[in-house]
Amino acid sequence: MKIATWNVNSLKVRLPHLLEWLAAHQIDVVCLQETKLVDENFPVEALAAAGYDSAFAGQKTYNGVALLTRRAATLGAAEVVTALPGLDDPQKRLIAANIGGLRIVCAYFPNGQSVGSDKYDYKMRWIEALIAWLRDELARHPQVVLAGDFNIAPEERDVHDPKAWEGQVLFSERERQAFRDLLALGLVDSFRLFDQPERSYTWWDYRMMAFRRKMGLRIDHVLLSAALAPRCTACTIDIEPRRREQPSDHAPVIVTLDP
DNA sequence: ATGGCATGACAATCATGA
Repeated sequence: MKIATWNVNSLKVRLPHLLEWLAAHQIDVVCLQETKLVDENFPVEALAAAGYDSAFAGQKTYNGVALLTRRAATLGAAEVVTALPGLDDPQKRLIAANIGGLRIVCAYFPNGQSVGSDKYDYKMRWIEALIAWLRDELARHPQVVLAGDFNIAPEERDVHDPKAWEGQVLFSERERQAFRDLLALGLVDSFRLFDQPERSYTWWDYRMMAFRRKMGLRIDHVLLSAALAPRCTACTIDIEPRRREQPSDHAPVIVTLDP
């Protein structure tokens, strides 16, 4: 079973990329972030034609998340949740469902803008609510996948220039501590279960030719609950879509689980 | 110190991202 997460930075713009990518891989579940679409405009039919069922929670202009499930895999999607309990939040940043015996959570963490800003406070409060909710989810479902754009680079090796990024949003101590708090729930960073190439990142600024210069951050993650981690046989970042014309600034992350 | 580049809403710039 393959599960992927991808911040597409506008599903409207990136739909052709996504369809080609789905055709080239055998991904069973895809977590999307930054769809930037209201639900009426979600490309249900194009994805159905590609063999995928969609569940989504969108809004105008910003945010928006979705879960795609490959119909041939007949995994289903039940108990769909599209908001964090205990957080009064109009922003569409979370969708979760029971798929193929797993509790799959697709999350688009707030960016935080800059350390100390209102948006940074919101980011920290959002993560706090996520942790509280996940604690309950893990108690009810031992097999949990938390996949998405975390907007946090957890360690120095996840940042192209840790000195320059020290204390900055995406790499500040409070954010990195929040990431460790998530792991402390009993989650494992699937990417670090395996040897990985140096300078492995999932996001590169559009500006300054950052991708070509390998100036990126690893901020998109797939965390697995302890009960699930032993089934994981691979975690890779697919940078091919980032090479294309008019790419998303994020690359997809793919996790493989043994049956 | 700032913008770079991209996207969407909107109709010239502005909010937001990371």
